[in-house]
Amino acid sequence: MPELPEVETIKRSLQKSVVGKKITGIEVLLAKQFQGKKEDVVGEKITSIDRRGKILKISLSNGKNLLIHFKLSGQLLWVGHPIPFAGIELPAKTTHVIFDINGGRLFFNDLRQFGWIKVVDEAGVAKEIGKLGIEPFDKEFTADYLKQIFSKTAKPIKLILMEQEKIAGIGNIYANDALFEAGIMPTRQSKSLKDDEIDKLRKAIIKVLEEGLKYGGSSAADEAYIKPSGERGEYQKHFRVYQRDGQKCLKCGTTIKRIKIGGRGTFYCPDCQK
DNA sequence: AGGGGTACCTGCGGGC
DNA sequence: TGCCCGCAGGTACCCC
Repeated sequence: MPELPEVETIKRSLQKSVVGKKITGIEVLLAKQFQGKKEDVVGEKITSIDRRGKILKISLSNGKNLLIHFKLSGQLLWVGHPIPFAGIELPAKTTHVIFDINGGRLFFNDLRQFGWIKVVDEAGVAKEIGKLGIEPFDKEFTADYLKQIFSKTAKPIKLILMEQEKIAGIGNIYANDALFEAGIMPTRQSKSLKDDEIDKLRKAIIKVLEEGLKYGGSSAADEAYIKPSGERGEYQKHFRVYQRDGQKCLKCGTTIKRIKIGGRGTFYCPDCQK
């Protein structure tokens, strides 16, 4: 599922392929996934592409923006011309929005249909993005900040890591792997973390996200995420504990366990994580 | 206010 | 075989 590294990978890929190009048409095949006016988009040039948390922002020459949230299974696939697309047949049955762009077409696919595309002005961007917490790669992502948010609520640490209004961009994959990397049990109450654990966790979060980015994101068997080029990410080959229940811990050999926290699959090493 | 539960949607795996 | 059921998962929304 697209989390920070996956959306960042999509952003970087599209920056190379579609920035500076004009959107000449849109086909919306599933109305609920496209909120806004098509006429605010058609005829406009793509001026820049950014990311905030798990949200992709495509800025247009008229000051409007396309905000895209991929949720569980959203994809953006770029089929440029005349280079043949080395991937799936498009449009697929999961294709719900198609952008006609000078030089190619951009397909928004979403199997689960939870994702969305919104056309918004600057106020709309602020409204959507303003509620997001600190970016893990930002200099404001300090141990002091974490200490502050961890001390405020009585919840398992894993749930706090995934709260977008506190830290933007971490989802289930990287929360699990970061907690393993820091040697902390996902069930621990966040306020019980000692200073040295918070510091370890901060570094672990940055480390696993950087690694996710380095490998172009995670494309595990049951995940929909692929790059705009149709290529798969490779981070799933480097999962520390995520989806590794029943397998041996990479550090100590103990069998990785799976439990549920907040209804979501949670993976940990009973020996390495305290 | 903060925390818990549920809906959204589809494909897949298990059980019979 | 093939059908039915339960489950997975990010977030919004409702309710207490």
